[in-house]
Amino acid sequence: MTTKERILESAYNCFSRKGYFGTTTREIAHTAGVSEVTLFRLFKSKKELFREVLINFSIIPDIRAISVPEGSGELALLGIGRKIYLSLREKKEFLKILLSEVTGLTEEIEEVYSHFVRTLEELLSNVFSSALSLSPDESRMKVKIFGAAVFGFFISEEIFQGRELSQREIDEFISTLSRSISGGKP
Amino acid sequence: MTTKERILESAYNCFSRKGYFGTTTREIAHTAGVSEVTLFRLFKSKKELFREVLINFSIIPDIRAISVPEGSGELALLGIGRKIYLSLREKKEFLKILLSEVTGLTEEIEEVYSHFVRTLEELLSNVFSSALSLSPDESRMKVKIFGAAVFGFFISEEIFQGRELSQREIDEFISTLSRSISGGKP
DNA sequence: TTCTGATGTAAGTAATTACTTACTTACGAG
DNA sequence: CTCGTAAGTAAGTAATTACTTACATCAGAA
Repeated sequence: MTTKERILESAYNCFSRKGYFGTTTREIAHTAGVSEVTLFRLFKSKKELFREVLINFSIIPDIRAISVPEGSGELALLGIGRKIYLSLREKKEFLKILLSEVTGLTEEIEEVYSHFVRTLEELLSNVFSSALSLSPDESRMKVKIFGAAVFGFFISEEIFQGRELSQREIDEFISTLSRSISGGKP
Repeated sequence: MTTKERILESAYNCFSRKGYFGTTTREIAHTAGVSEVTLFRLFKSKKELFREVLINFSIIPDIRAISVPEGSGELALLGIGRKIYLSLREKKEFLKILLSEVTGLTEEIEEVYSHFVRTLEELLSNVFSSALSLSPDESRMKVKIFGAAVFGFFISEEIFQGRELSQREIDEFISTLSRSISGGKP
C-alpha cells in the first residue's frame, strides 16, 4: 500500500468518526503513521484530501455491482433489498461522512449523492418493470418507496441508533416490505 | 423575546447552516446582536448551548401533536404521512443539525433521536392497530416500513438533494405508500 | 438618588489549526 | 559510489478559537 493510500484510508476513518471539521490533518497524518509534512506534500489541502476520500470510497461501485436475482417479483425484491442493505452497511462509514458534512460542504456532496440516487433508481427500475410488470408510473413510484424505505430503515437503525442488525431482522423488514410493494403479485 | 432566547435562535440557525464545528461562538453572538461575553454569561460553554438548542427546537412536540385522522385505514395513513412529512420539513434545519453531528456528538444526539423514534412508532402503532386491524407483529413491521419510507424519502429529497417538493409530489408518494402498506384493506 | 442587574467594550490568554520552510536521512537504480 | 526520490524532523507562522478578566454603561426598582 502506497503512502498516499495509507493517508487516504486513515482520512476516511477519521472523517467518518469525527466529521470533516472535527478531524485535524495532524490526526490523519498520525494515524497513517506519516508526518504532517508528507500529507501536505501529497495533498495540497485538507479539502482536496476530503474530495479524494469521497471519490475513492464511494458506494456507487457497490450498488452498480448488484445483479438482479432470479425468481418471482417478490423474491427478486427481497434479494435486491438485502444486497442494498448490506452494501450500505459495508460503506457505513462513508455514509457517515456524507451525513456529517451535508450542511457544510453541500456542492461536493450533492453531486456524489444524486449520482448514488440515480444509480440506485436505475437498478431498481429494471427489477420493477421486468419482474413485476407494472406501468411506468406505478413502477417509478414503487421504486422510490422501496429505495426510501431501505435507505431510511438503514439510517435510522444503524447510523442514528448505532445498532448492527442481524440478518434475521434485516430479512424480516425487507421481506415484509417486498410483499407490500409487490402487492401479492407473483 | 429574552436575550437567552435570541441567542438560542441564532445558535439554531448557525448550527443548522454550518454544523457544530463549523459555527463559532462569536458568530452566534453577533447574529443575535449580543456580545460574546453575554453569550458566555448565559451559557457556560458552546457544548451546553448546543444541548439547549437540541432541547428547545426538538421535533418531538410536532410529532406528538399529530392527531389520528378519521376515515379508512388507507386514508388515515395518507393523512398522517402528510403531517409527518410536513413536520419534518418545518424542522428541516433541526434535522440537518442532527444529521451533520451524528458522528461527532453521538451521546447528545442518540438520546434525542431515540426519543423521536419511540414517539413516532407509538403514534403510528395506534393508527395501524385500530384503523387497519392487523396482528401486533404485522402491525409492528408495517409501522417500521411506513416510518422508514417517509423518513428516507424526506431525507433523500429535501436534505441530500436540496429540493422542496410540492404538495402534489408528496401526496403522490405517500398515497402510493399508504395503498401498498394497507394492502387494499378498507 | 441610589443600588442592582443585565449588558457592553476592550483586551487578552492559551490552545489549536492549516499549512510552510529549511534542512536531514534512508534507500534503490544506474 | 552517486544521485534522485520519498520521507522525516524541527521549528515556526498567521489566523482562529473558546473562553476570561476588568471595567464601564444604563435602565428601572426602591
